[in-house]
Amino acid sequence: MKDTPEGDRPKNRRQSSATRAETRRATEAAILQAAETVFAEAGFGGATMQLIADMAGLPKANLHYYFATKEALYRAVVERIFQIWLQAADVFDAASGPAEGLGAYIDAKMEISRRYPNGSKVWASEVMHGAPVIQDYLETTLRDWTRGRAAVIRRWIAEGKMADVNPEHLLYMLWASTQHYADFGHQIEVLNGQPLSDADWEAAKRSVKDIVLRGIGVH
Amino acid sequence: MKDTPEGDRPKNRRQSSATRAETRRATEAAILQAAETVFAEAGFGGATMQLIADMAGLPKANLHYYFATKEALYRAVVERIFQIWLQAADVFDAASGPAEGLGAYIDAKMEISRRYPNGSKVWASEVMHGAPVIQDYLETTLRDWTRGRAAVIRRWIAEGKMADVNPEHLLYMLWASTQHYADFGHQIEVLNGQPLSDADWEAAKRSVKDIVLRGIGVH
DNA sequence: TCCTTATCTGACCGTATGGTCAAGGTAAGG
DNA sequence: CCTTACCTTGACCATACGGTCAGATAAGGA
Repeated sequence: MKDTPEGDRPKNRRQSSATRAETRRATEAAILQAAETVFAEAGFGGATMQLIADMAGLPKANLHYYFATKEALYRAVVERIFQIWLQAADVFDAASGPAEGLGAYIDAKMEISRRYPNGSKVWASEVMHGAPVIQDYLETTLRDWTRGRAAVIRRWIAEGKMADVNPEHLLYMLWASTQHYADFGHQIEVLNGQPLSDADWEAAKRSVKDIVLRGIGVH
Repeated sequence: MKDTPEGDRPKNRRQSSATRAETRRATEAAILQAAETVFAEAGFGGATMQLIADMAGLPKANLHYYFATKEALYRAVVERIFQIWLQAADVFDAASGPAEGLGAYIDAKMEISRRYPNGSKVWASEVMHGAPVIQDYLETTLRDWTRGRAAVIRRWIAEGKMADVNPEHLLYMLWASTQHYADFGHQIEVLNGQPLSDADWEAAKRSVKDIVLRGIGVH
Protein backbone atom coordinates (compact mmCIF):
# COMPACT_ATOMS: atom_id res chain seq x y z
CA MET A 1 0.00 0.00 0.00
CA LYS A 2 1.09 3.55 -0.73
CA ASP A 3 0.65 6.60 1.46
CA THR A 4 -2.53 8.57 0.85
CA PRO A 5 -3.44 6.18 -1.94
CA GLU A 6 -7.10 7.03 -2.44
CA GLY A 7 -8.41 8.50 -5.65
CA ASP A 8 -10.07 11.41 -3.92
CA ARG A 9 -6.95 13.01 -2.57
CA PRO A 10 -6.68 16.76 -3.24
CA LYS A 11 -5.58 17.44 -6.77
CA ASN A 12 -2.78 19.83 -5.94
CA ARG A 13 -1.96 19.29 -2.34
CA ARG A 14 0.58 21.57 -0.80
CA GLN A 15 4.02 20.43 -1.74
CA SER A 16 5.06 21.25 1.82
CA SER A 17 6.23 17.70 2.29
CA ALA A 18 5.01 16.95 5.79
CA THR A 19 1.52 15.83 6.55
CA ARG A 20 0.59 15.23 10.15
CA ALA A 21 0.91 11.46 9.93
CA GLU A 22 4.16 11.55 8.02
CA THR A 23 5.77 13.91 10.49
CA ARG A 24 4.62 11.81 13.37
CA ARG A 25 6.03 8.65 11.87
CA ALA A 26 9.35 10.29 11.08
CA THR A 27 9.65 11.76 14.55
CA GLU A 28 8.83 8.47 16.21
CA ALA A 29 11.36 6.70 14.03
CA ALA A 30 14.06 9.22 14.91
CA ILE A 31 13.31 8.81 18.59
CA LEU A 32 13.38 5.02 18.42
CA GLN A 33 16.65 5.10 16.50
CA ALA A 34 18.27 7.44 19.01
CA ALA A 35 16.87 5.49 21.94
CA GLU A 36 18.20 2.20 20.60
CA THR A 37 21.67 3.69 20.31
CA VAL A 38 21.66 5.26 23.74
CA PHE A 39 20.16 2.24 25.49
CA ALA A 40 22.73 0.00 23.80
CA GLU A 41 25.66 2.18 24.76
CA ALA A 42 24.66 3.07 28.29
CA GLY A 43 22.15 0.44 29.40
CA PHE A 44 18.68 1.29 30.65
CA GLY A 45 19.89 2.78 33.90
CA GLY A 46 22.69 4.75 32.30
CA ALA A 47 20.60 6.15 29.48
CA THR A 48 19.03 9.56 29.99
CA MET A 49 15.99 11.02 28.30
CA GLN A 50 17.94 14.22 27.75
CA LEU A 51 20.63 12.43 25.76
CA ILE A 52 18.07 10.57 23.66
CA ALA A 53 16.25 13.81 22.98
CA ASP A 54 19.47 15.55 21.94
CA MET A 55 20.40 12.70 19.62
CA ALA A 56 16.93 12.71 18.09
CA GLY A 57 17.13 16.47 17.71
CA LEU A 58 14.19 17.59 19.81
CA PRO A 59 13.55 18.97 23.27
CA LYS A 60 13.09 16.55 26.11
CA ALA A 61 9.53 17.66 26.79
CA ASN A 62 8.61 16.83 23.23
CA LEU A 63 10.05 13.38 23.63
CA HIS A 64 7.69 12.84 26.55
CA TYR A 65 4.83 13.83 24.29
CA TYR A 66 5.52 10.79 22.09
CA PHE A 67 6.56 8.36 24.81
CA ALA A 68 5.10 9.05 28.20
CA THR A 69 7.84 7.40 30.23
CA LYS A 70 11.35 6.08 29.87
CA GLU A 71 9.99 2.57 30.36
CA ALA A 72 7.46 2.98 27.57
CA LEU A 73 10.18 4.12 25.18
CA TYR A 74 12.42 1.27 26.21
CA ARG A 75 9.64 -1.22 25.72
CA ALA A 76 9.02 0.10 22.21
CA VAL A 77 12.69 -0.34 21.38
CA VAL A 78 12.83 -3.89 22.69
CA GLU A 79 9.66 -4.93 20.92
CA ARG A 80 10.94 -3.57 17.63
CA ILE A 81 14.10 -5.62 18.01
CA PHE A 82 12.19 -8.73 18.85
CA GLN A 83 10.24 -8.47 15.61
CA ILE A 84 13.37 -8.25 13.49
CA TRP A 85 14.79 -11.11 15.44
CA LEU A 86 11.78 -13.36 14.81
CA GLN A 87 11.72 -12.43 11.16
CA ALA A 88 15.02 -14.23 10.62
CA ALA A 89 13.14 -17.45 11.20
CA ASP A 90 11.49 -17.29 7.82
CA VAL A 91 14.53 -18.66 6.07
CA PHE A 92 14.52 -21.53 8.53
CA ASP A 93 11.04 -22.63 7.63
CA ALA A 94 11.25 -22.82 3.88
CA ALA A 95 14.11 -25.30 4.01
CA SER A 96 13.99 -28.98 3.20
CA GLY A 97 16.99 -29.99 5.28
CA PRO A 98 19.51 -28.85 7.88
CA ALA A 99 22.25 -27.77 5.49
CA GLU A 100 19.95 -25.36 3.73
CA GLY A 101 17.82 -24.35 6.72
CA LEU A 102 20.46 -23.92 9.38
CA GLY A 103 22.93 -22.45 6.91
CA ALA A 104 20.47 -19.80 5.83
CA TYR A 105 19.48 -19.15 9.43
CA ILE A 106 23.09 -18.56 10.41
CA ASP A 107 23.55 -16.24 7.47
CA ALA A 108 20.43 -14.30 8.41
CA LYS A 109 21.40 -13.99 12.06
CA MET A 110 24.94 -12.90 11.20
CA GLU A 111 23.50 -10.28 8.89
CA ILE A 112 21.30 -9.01 11.71
CA SER A 113 24.29 -8.85 14.03
CA ARG A 114 26.05 -6.76 11.45
CA ARG A 115 23.19 -4.43 10.60
CA TYR A 116 21.54 -4.04 13.99
CA PRO A 117 24.29 -4.46 16.58
CA ASN A 118 22.61 -1.99 18.93
CA GLY A 119 19.36 -3.85 18.81
CA SER A 120 21.10 -7.07 19.70
CA LYS A 121 22.82 -5.37 22.62
CA VAL A 122 19.60 -3.98 24.00
CA TRP A 123 18.04 -7.41 23.76
CA ALA A 124 21.00 -9.03 25.48
CA SER A 125 20.95 -6.43 28.22
CA GLU A 126 17.23 -6.92 28.75
CA VAL A 127 17.59 -10.69 29.08
CA MET A 128 20.66 -10.43 31.29
CA HIS A 129 18.74 -8.27 33.73
CA GLY A 130 16.01 -10.87 34.03
CA ALA A 131 13.76 -9.67 31.20
CA PRO A 132 11.78 -7.25 33.38
CA VAL A 133 10.01 -5.85 30.33
CA ILE A 134 9.60 -8.73 27.90
CA GLN A 135 9.16 -11.67 30.24
CA ASP A 136 5.81 -12.42 28.63
CA TYR A 137 7.38 -12.60 25.17
CA LEU A 138 9.86 -15.17 26.44
CA GLU A 139 7.09 -17.26 27.90
CA THR A 140 4.81 -17.11 24.89
CA THR A 141 6.19 -16.13 21.48
CA LEU A 142 9.79 -17.21 21.97
CA ARG A 143 8.82 -20.40 23.72
CA ASP A 144 6.46 -21.39 20.92
CA TRP A 145 9.00 -20.44 18.31
CA THR A 146 11.67 -22.55 19.96
CA ARG A 147 9.41 -25.56 20.30
CA GLY A 148 8.46 -25.37 16.67
CA ARG A 149 12.04 -25.24 15.40
CA ALA A 150 13.16 -27.93 17.81
CA ALA A 151 10.46 -30.15 16.35
CA VAL A 152 11.75 -29.48 12.84
CA ILE A 153 15.28 -30.37 13.93
CA ARG A 154 14.03 -33.55 15.57
CA ARG A 155 12.33 -34.50 12.35
CA TRP A 156 15.54 -33.96 10.40
CA ILE A 157 17.34 -36.18 12.90
CA ALA A 158 14.68 -38.88 12.59
CA GLU A 159 15.00 -38.72 8.83
CA GLY A 160 18.73 -39.30 9.13
CA LYS A 161 19.56 -35.91 7.67
CA MET A 162 21.81 -34.87 10.56
CA ALA A 163 23.49 -36.23 13.66
CA ASP A 164 21.56 -36.83 16.85
CA VAL A 165 22.16 -33.65 18.81
CA ASN A 166 19.98 -31.93 21.36
CA PRO A 167 17.91 -29.43 19.35
CA GLU A 168 17.53 -26.87 22.15
CA HIS A 169 21.25 -26.73 22.87
CA LEU A 170 21.94 -26.52 19.16
CA LEU A 171 19.67 -23.49 18.93
CA TYR A 172 21.37 -21.88 21.93
CA MET A 173 24.70 -22.38 20.21
CA LEU A 174 23.42 -20.74 17.05
CA TRP A 175 22.06 -17.75 18.95
CA ALA A 176 25.21 -17.42 21.01
CA SER A 177 27.64 -17.74 18.11
CA THR A 178 25.87 -15.27 15.86
CA GLN A 179 24.80 -12.66 18.41
CA HIS A 180 28.31 -12.68 19.86
CA TYR A 181 29.47 -10.71 16.84
CA ALA A 182 27.07 -7.93 17.78
CA ASP A 183 27.13 -8.04 21.57
CA PHE A 184 30.90 -8.48 21.84
CA GLY A 185 31.66 -6.55 18.68
CA HIS A 186 33.85 -4.13 20.56
CA GLN A 187 36.01 -6.90 21.98
CA ILE A 188 36.29 -8.58 18.60
CA GLU A 189 37.24 -5.30 17.01
CA VAL A 190 39.98 -4.70 19.56
CA LEU A 191 41.38 -8.20 19.11
CA ASN A 192 41.16 -7.82 15.35
CA GLY A 193 43.00 -4.51 15.50
CA GLN A 194 40.39 -2.80 13.34
CA PRO A 195 36.71 -2.99 12.42
CA LEU A 196 35.75 -6.16 10.63
CA SER A 197 35.97 -5.80 6.88
CA ASP A 198 33.57 -7.35 4.38
CA ALA A 199 36.03 -10.20 4.04
CA ASP A 200 36.23 -10.59 7.82
CA TRP A 201 32.47 -10.86 8.04
CA GLU A 202 32.42 -13.44 5.27
CA ALA A 203 35.11 -15.41 7.09
CA ALA A 204 33.10 -15.22 10.30
CA LYS A 205 29.96 -16.46 8.59
CA ARG A 206 31.82 -19.26 6.88
CA SER A 207 33.58 -20.24 10.09
CA VAL A 208 30.36 -20.50 12.08
CA LYS A 209 28.59 -22.40 9.33
CA ASP A 210 31.50 -24.76 8.69
CA ILE A 211 31.94 -25.73 12.30
CA VAL A 212 28.26 -26.03 13.12
CA LEU A 213 27.25 -27.91 9.98
CA ARG A 214 30.18 -30.30 10.19
CA GLY A 215 29.47 -30.54 13.92
CA ILE A 216 25.97 -31.85 13.27
CA GLY A 217 27.13 -34.24 10.60
CA VAL A 218 26.10 -32.30 7.51
CA HIS A 219 28.51 -31.94 4.63
CA MET B 1 53.96 -12.77 54.39
CA LYS B 2 51.42 -14.09 56.82
CA ASP B 3 49.21 -12.14 59.17
CA THR B 4 50.68 -11.62 62.65
CA PRO B 5 53.06 -14.43 61.91
CA GLU B 6 55.88 -13.61 64.26
CA GLY B 7 56.87 -15.75 67.19
CA ASP B 8 56.29 -12.94 69.63
CA ARG B 9 52.57 -12.75 69.21
CA PRO B 10 50.74 -12.47 72.54
CA LYS B 11 50.55 -15.86 74.25
CA ASN B 12 46.86 -15.78 74.92
CA ARG B 13 45.46 -13.28 72.50
CA ARG B 14 41.85 -12.46 72.91
CA GLN B 15 39.75 -15.18 71.39
CA SER B 16 37.64 -12.43 69.90
CA SER B 17 38.04 -13.91 66.46
CA ALA B 18 38.56 -10.84 64.35
CA THR B 19 41.95 -9.28 63.86
CA ARG B 20 42.11 -6.06 61.87
CA ALA B 21 43.30 -7.71 58.66
CA GLU B 22 40.78 -10.53 58.84
CA THR B 23 37.88 -8.18 59.35
CA ARG B 24 39.01 -6.00 56.50
CA ARG B 25 39.31 -8.90 54.14
CA ALA B 26 35.93 -10.29 55.11
CA THR B 27 34.26 -6.90 54.70
CA GLU B 28 35.84 -6.31 51.33
CA ALA B 29 34.77 -9.77 50.19
CA ALA B 30 31.20 -9.13 51.30
CA ILE B 31 31.16 -5.83 49.45
CA LEU B 32 32.58 -7.33 46.26
CA GLN B 33 30.09 -10.16 46.40
CA ALA B 34 27.16 -7.81 46.86
CA ALA B 35 28.46 -5.44 44.21
CA GLU B 36 28.84 -8.23 41.68
CA THR B 37 25.25 -9.28 42.24
CA VAL B 38 23.84 -5.79 42.02
CA PHE B 39 25.91 -4.77 39.00
CA ALA B 40 24.89 -7.96 37.22
CA GLU B 41 21.19 -7.49 37.95
CA ALA B 42 20.92 -3.76 37.34
CA GLY B 43 23.91 -2.78 35.22
CA PHE B 44 26.37 -0.10 36.22
CA GLY B 45 23.95 2.76 35.73
CA GLY B 46 21.08 1.00 37.44
CA ALA B 47 23.07 -0.14 40.45
CA THR B 48 23.04 2.06 43.53
CA MET B 49 25.61 2.27 46.29
CA GLN B 50 22.78 2.16 48.78
CA LEU B 51 21.54 -1.19 47.49
CA ILE B 52 25.03 -2.66 47.47
CA ALA B 53 25.56 -1.43 51.01
CA ASP B 54 22.28 -2.93 52.17
CA MET B 55 23.10 -6.27 50.56
CA ALA B 56 26.55 -6.28 52.14
CA GLY B 57 25.02 -5.37 55.50
CA LEU B 58 26.72 -2.07 56.22
CA PRO B 59 25.92 1.62 55.97
CA LYS B 60 26.60 3.39 52.72
CA ALA B 61 29.21 5.69 54.25
CA ASN B 62 31.18 2.66 55.39
CA LEU B 63 31.11 1.28 51.89
CA HIS B 64 32.76 4.48 50.71
CA TYR B 65 35.45 3.95 53.30
CA TYR B 66 36.52 0.77 51.50
CA PHE B 67 35.86 1.87 47.93
CA ALA B 68 36.14 5.57 47.32
CA THR B 69 33.85 5.73 44.32
CA LYS B 70 31.29 3.63 42.49
CA GLU B 71 33.73 3.36 39.59
CA ALA B 72 36.50 2.04 41.82
CA LEU B 73 34.19 -0.62 43.21
CA TYR B 74 33.00 -1.57 39.75
CA ARG B 75 36.58 -1.80 38.52
CA ALA B 76 37.48 -4.12 41.38
CA VAL B 77 34.55 -6.37 40.49
CA VAL B 78 35.47 -6.52 36.81
CA GLU B 79 39.14 -7.21 37.49
CA ARG B 80 38.25 -10.04 39.83
CA ILE B 81 36.13 -11.62 37.10
CA PHE B 82 38.84 -11.23 34.53
CA GLN B 83 41.26 -13.18 36.70
CA ILE B 84 38.90 -16.12 37.08
CA TRP B 85 38.27 -15.95 33.38
CA LEU B 86 41.95 -16.13 32.46
CA GLN B 87 42.53 -18.92 34.93
CA ALA B 88 40.41 -21.24 32.82
CA ALA B 89 43.17 -21.12 30.23
CA ASP B 90 45.41 -23.35 32.33
CA VAL B 91 43.65 -26.46 31.17
CA PHE B 92 44.15 -25.35 27.62
CA ASP B 93 47.91 -25.16 27.93
CA ALA B 94 48.71 -28.52 29.42
CA ALA B 95 47.05 -30.35 26.53
CA SER B 96 48.79 -32.24 23.76
CA GLY B 97 45.99 -31.94 21.22
CA PRO B 98 42.66 -30.29 20.41
CA ALA B 99 40.40 -33.03 21.74
CA GLU B 100 41.96 -32.83 25.16
CA GLY B 101 42.74 -29.10 25.19
CA LEU B 102 39.56 -27.68 23.74
CA GLY B 103 37.42 -30.24 25.50
CA ALA B 104 38.85 -29.30 28.86
CA TYR B 105 38.61 -25.62 28.04
CA ILE B 106 34.92 -25.96 27.22
CA ASP B 107 34.35 -27.87 30.44
CA ALA B 108 36.15 -25.19 32.43
CA LYS B 109 34.28 -22.33 30.83
CA MET B 110 30.93 -24.05 31.27
CA GLU B 111 31.76 -24.59 34.92
CA ILE B 112 32.55 -20.90 35.29
CA SER B 113 29.26 -19.98 33.64
CA ARG B 114 27.51 -22.16 36.17
CA ARG B 115 29.37 -21.00 39.26
CA TYR B 116 29.87 -17.32 38.47
CA PRO B 117 26.96 -16.29 36.28
CA ASN B 118 26.92 -12.80 37.74
CA GLY B 119 30.57 -12.27 36.99
CA SER B 120 30.03 -13.29 33.41
CA LYS B 121 27.13 -10.87 33.11
CA VAL B 122 29.14 -7.97 34.47
CA TRP B 123 31.91 -8.75 32.02
CA ALA B 124 29.47 -8.96 29.13
CA SER B 125 27.85 -5.70 30.14
CA GLU B 126 31.21 -3.99 30.39
CA VAL B 127 32.27 -5.14 26.92
CA MET B 128 28.88 -4.33 25.38
CA HIS B 129 29.18 -0.77 26.61
CA GLY B 130 32.54 -0.37 24.91
CA ALA B 131 34.76 -1.51 27.77
CA PRO B 132 35.10 1.95 29.34
CA VAL B 133 36.86 0.49 32.36
CA ILE B 134 38.92 -2.42 31.07
CA GLN B 135 39.86 -1.27 27.60
CA ASP B 136 43.55 -1.63 28.51
CA TYR B 137 43.02 -5.25 29.53
CA LEU B 138 41.50 -6.00 26.16
CA GLU B 139 44.43 -4.42 24.37
CA THR B 140 47.14 -6.09 26.42
CA THR B 141 46.36 -9.18 28.45
CA LEU B 142 43.44 -10.49 26.43
CA ARG B 143 45.10 -9.73 23.13
CA ASP B 144 48.26 -11.55 24.12
CA TRP B 145 46.27 -14.44 25.50
CA THR B 146 44.28 -14.77 22.30
CA ARG B 147 47.35 -14.66 20.09
CA GLY B 148 49.04 -17.34 22.15
CA ARG B 149 46.10 -19.75 21.95
CA ALA B 150 45.53 -19.02 18.28
CA ALA B 151 49.15 -20.00 17.68
CA VAL B 152 48.60 -23.27 19.52
CA ILE B 153 45.54 -23.99 17.42
CA ARG B 154 47.47 -23.19 14.24
CA ARG B 155 50.13 -25.65 15.31
CA TRP B 156 47.52 -28.35 15.86
CA ILE B 157 46.16 -27.67 12.40
CA ALA B 158 49.64 -27.84 10.88
CA GLU B 159 50.22 -31.14 12.62
CA GLY B 160 47.04 -32.49 11.08
CA LYS B 161 45.36 -32.90 14.43
CA MET B 162 42.27 -30.94 13.48
CA ALA B 163 40.52 -29.37 10.50
CA ASP B 164 41.68 -26.10 9.02
CA VAL B 165 39.44 -23.57 10.73
CA ASN B 166 40.11 -19.94 11.57
CA PRO B 167 41.50 -20.02 15.13
CA GLU B 168 40.18 -16.60 16.16
CA HIS B 169 36.65 -17.34 15.05
CA LEU B 170 36.85 -20.72 16.73
CA LEU B 171 37.76 -19.01 20.00
CA TYR B 172 34.89 -16.55 19.61
CA MET B 173 32.55 -19.46 19.14
CA LEU B 174 33.83 -21.13 22.28
CA TRP B 175 33.44 -17.95 24.32
CA ALA B 176 30.00 -17.28 22.90
CA SER B 177 28.66 -20.80 23.35
CA THR B 178 29.85 -21.20 26.92
CA GLN B 179 29.18 -17.71 28.27
CA HIS B 180 25.71 -17.80 26.74
CA TYR B 181 24.65 -20.18 29.52
CA ALA B 182 25.51 -17.49 32.07
CA ASP B 183 24.57 -14.30 30.24
CA PHE B 184 21.30 -15.65 28.82
CA GLY B 185 20.68 -18.00 31.73
CA HIS B 186 17.33 -16.39 32.42
CA GLN B 187 16.11 -16.96 28.86
CA ILE B 188 17.33 -20.54 28.88
CA GLU B 189 15.62 -21.15 32.20
CA VAL B 190 12.33 -19.79 30.88
CA LEU B 191 12.53 -21.92 27.74
CA ASN B 192 13.49 -24.94 29.82
CA GLY B 193 10.55 -24.36 32.14
CA GLN B 194 12.76 -24.64 35.22
CA PRO B 195 16.34 -24.10 36.38
CA LEU B 196 18.85 -26.37 34.68
CA SER B 197 19.42 -29.55 36.65
CA ASP B 198 22.76 -31.30 37.01
CA ALA B 199 21.74 -33.51 34.12
CA ASP B 200 20.79 -30.48 32.03
CA TRP B 201 24.19 -28.93 32.62
CA GLU B 202 25.88 -32.17 31.65
CA ALA B 203 23.80 -32.32 28.50
CA ALA B 204 24.75 -28.74 27.70
CA LYS B 205 28.44 -29.43 28.16
CA ARG B 206 28.26 -32.56 26.07
CA SER B 207 26.29 -30.82 23.35
CA VAL B 208 28.78 -27.96 23.03
CA LYS B 209 31.74 -30.30 23.09
CA ASP B 210 30.22 -32.76 20.62
CA ILE B 211 29.31 -30.16 18.05
CA VAL B 212 32.51 -28.17 18.32
CA LEU B 213 34.89 -31.11 18.38
CA ARG B 214 33.14 -32.85 15.51
CA GLY B 215 32.98 -29.49 13.80
CA ILE B 216 36.73 -29.15 13.82
CA GLY B 217 37.27 -32.71 12.70
CA VAL B 218 38.22 -34.30 16.02
CA HIS B 219 36.60 -37.55 17.04
C1' DT C 1 46.42 3.05 81.20
C1' DC C 2 46.98 6.21 77.61
C1' DC C 3 47.64 7.47 72.92
C1' DT C 4 47.55 6.77 68.14
C1' DT C 5 45.39 4.99 64.34
C1' DA C 6 41.93 2.50 61.86
C1' DT C 7 37.15 1.77 61.40
C1' DC C 8 32.36 3.07 61.55
C1' DT C 9 28.16 5.93 60.90
C1' DG C 10 24.18 9.44 60.85
C1' DA C 11 23.38 13.54 58.86
C1' DC C 12 24.07 16.35 55.23
C1' DC C 13 24.92 18.47 50.32
C1' DG C 14 25.02 19.48 45.31
C1' DT C 15 23.62 17.69 41.20
C1' DA C 16 21.29 15.21 37.64
C1' DT C 17 17.29 12.97 36.33
C1' DG C 18 12.45 11.65 35.08
C1' DG C 19 8.55 13.84 34.62
C1' DT C 20 4.99 17.99 34.57
C1' DC C 21 2.74 22.04 33.01
C1' DA C 22 0.94 26.00 30.97
C1' DA C 23 1.43 28.81 27.27
C1' DG C 24 2.40 29.35 22.57
C1' DG C 25 2.50 27.65 17.67
C1' DT C 26 0.63 25.20 13.52
C1' DA C 27 -1.83 22.12 10.33
C1' DA C 28 -6.47 20.87 8.78
C1' DG C 29 -11.48 21.05 8.31
C1' DG C 30 -15.69 23.71 8.06
C1' DC D 1 -11.03 33.08 8.21
C1' DC D 2 -11.73 30.78 12.44
C1' DT D 3 -12.10 27.00 15.29
C1' DT D 4 -10.26 22.83 16.93
C1' DA D 5 -7.19 19.49 17.82
C1' DC D 6 -2.64 18.37 17.62
C1' DC D 7 2.03 19.49 18.43
C1' DT D 8 6.14 22.05 20.52
C1' DT D 9 8.81 23.98 24.18
C1' DG D 10 11.13 26.59 28.14
C1' DA D 11 10.70 26.60 32.79
C1' DC D 12 9.90 24.19 36.68
C1' DC D 13 9.58 20.42 40.51
C1' DA D 14 10.39 16.45 43.55
C1' DT D 15 13.29 12.84 44.13
C1' DA D 16 17.19 9.92 44.27
C1' DC D 17 21.77 9.43 43.89
C1' DG D 18 26.99 9.66 44.61
C1' DG D 19 29.76 11.48 47.63
C1' DT D 20 31.42 14.18 52.07
C1' DC D 21 32.36 15.04 56.80
C1' DA D 22 32.78 15.42 61.62
C1' DG D 23 32.38 12.96 65.35
C1' DA D 24 31.94 8.36 67.74
C1' DT D 25 33.96 3.76 68.68
C1' DA D 26 37.20 0.31 69.08
C1' DA D 27 41.73 -1.92 68.41
C1' DG D 28 46.60 -2.28 69.08
C1' DG D 29 51.11 -0.80 70.80
C1' DA D 30 53.99 1.29 74.44
